[in-house]
Amino acid sequence: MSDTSTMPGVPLAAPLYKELERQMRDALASGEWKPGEAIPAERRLAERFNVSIGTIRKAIDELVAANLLIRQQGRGTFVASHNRDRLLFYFFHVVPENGAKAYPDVRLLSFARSRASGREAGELGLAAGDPVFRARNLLSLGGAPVIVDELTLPAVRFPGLTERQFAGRSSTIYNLYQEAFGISVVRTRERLRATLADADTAALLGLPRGAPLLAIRRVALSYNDVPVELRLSLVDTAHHEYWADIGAPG
Amino acid sequence: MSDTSTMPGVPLAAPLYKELERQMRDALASGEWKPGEAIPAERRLAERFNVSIGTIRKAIDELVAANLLIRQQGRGTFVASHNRDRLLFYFFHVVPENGAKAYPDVRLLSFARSRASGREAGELGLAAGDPVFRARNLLSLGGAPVIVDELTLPAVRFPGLTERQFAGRSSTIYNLYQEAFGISVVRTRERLRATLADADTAALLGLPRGAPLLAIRRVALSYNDVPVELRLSLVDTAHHEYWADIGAPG
DNA sequence: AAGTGGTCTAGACCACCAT
DNA sequence: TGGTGGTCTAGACCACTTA
Repeated sequence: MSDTSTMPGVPLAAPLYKELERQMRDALASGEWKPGEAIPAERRLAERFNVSIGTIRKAIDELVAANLLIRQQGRGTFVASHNRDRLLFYFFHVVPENGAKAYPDVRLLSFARSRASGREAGELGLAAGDPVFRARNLLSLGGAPVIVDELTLPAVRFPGLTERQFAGRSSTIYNLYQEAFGISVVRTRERLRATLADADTAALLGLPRGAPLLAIRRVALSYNDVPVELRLSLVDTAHHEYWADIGAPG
Repeated sequence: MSDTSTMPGVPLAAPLYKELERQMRDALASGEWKPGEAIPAERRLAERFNVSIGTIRKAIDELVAANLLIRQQGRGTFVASHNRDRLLFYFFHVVPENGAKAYPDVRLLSFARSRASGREAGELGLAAGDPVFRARNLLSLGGAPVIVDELTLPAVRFPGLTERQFAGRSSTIYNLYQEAFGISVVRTRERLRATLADADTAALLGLPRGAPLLAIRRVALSYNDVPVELRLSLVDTAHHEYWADIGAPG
């Protein structure tokens, strides 16, 4: 039953550029090529792999389209890394109505070691009961609290993570993942619902109990679609909106 | 102040393939190339424009990436058109929890000619008071009502649109736009919020008044980013979710 | 000036689809 | 069998950045 030799649409040999792409993805996943660093020049790669430069370019094209690499004419091709701007414009979709995007202020509410629920285990590729870290953050935009975040991190991937690290970081959380644990978030999956604020959340956001909130369940994925973080965001959308644009502006 | 000749990042002459892309976009926008039809073969286009085939392919690549064209090996390159699948998997983001995507049943609740509010005019590129059509739909998934849609269409773009057309159509609404009015929706912008059901909406969805609803404000855009439809969707997310995936699976 | 990515060419050959 | 898109090559030259 595992004979794929006659399956339509499944070529026996992948195109050369797909194979090169796979090898480059491995170089990224293994940490051989690190965030922010330049990868070898196209001419060098073409030499190393003994292929035409056009073929190398096609492989790189795919990784650029997937936002894993960034080309800069005259400078080189770089591994995408988490800086404030990337976070803001690529992963953060809550924006003030009639206003410009702003960086959220983050306050850590709680941090604890715990165990994965069945659902969490499924989403994180763990077994139920495996150790996880849980953190709770209050995010403010323009001075006012707007979002309550509940994060769940698989402990295996964040060995020795401490509350100090989490609270004391100067930049974004994804930046911490990247620099302290070598974990790059390259993609997210989000599921949205409307819900009502419970007493606790309402108090944090300065809302009456039962106020409508946008609930965002996010799974953050690293290279090879490995899940590295679960996040439940409860958003007060009285003065903010979630942006979703479908189809490239082109 | 309008001298752009020395602005950095704004080349005086666009690359050839960008110019070709622009011309092909025009062919799409003008209706010279119609949805579902094949465009001329790459070799023919290369001849017509007197460029190398690689340059033509690069231009087509861009339009394929923007979902305006679809390549099919051995058959040709086709103008993207609205069929049920495209609607479902590309533009429709409400899915049942733990279930497969399904086609919604649509029931027309009301249809009327009206005038654009200031906000609507701004979003549709009209003047306040310009004529619009308004329609209200009840969408059911798996037999149960889940979504109330309020549509606003600029009357100029839909000359002679009737309630009969709207109610009696056999396929999707975007299909009607395409076939009866030559309007292709190629992109959407959505803004999401949480809200509470008013009495009217609650009754339609079989919910108590004050139940939490997901409110989706959508602007549908045609070629050249021309807005052609506003839609407010009120979604009961008790058993459904809105899907937003950021970053291509690659 | 040296090194990088970006554009463009001209062609060979392959994989797939229709007939 | 003829036509289509898909892959790959080998090279020239351009645009941009850095030193």
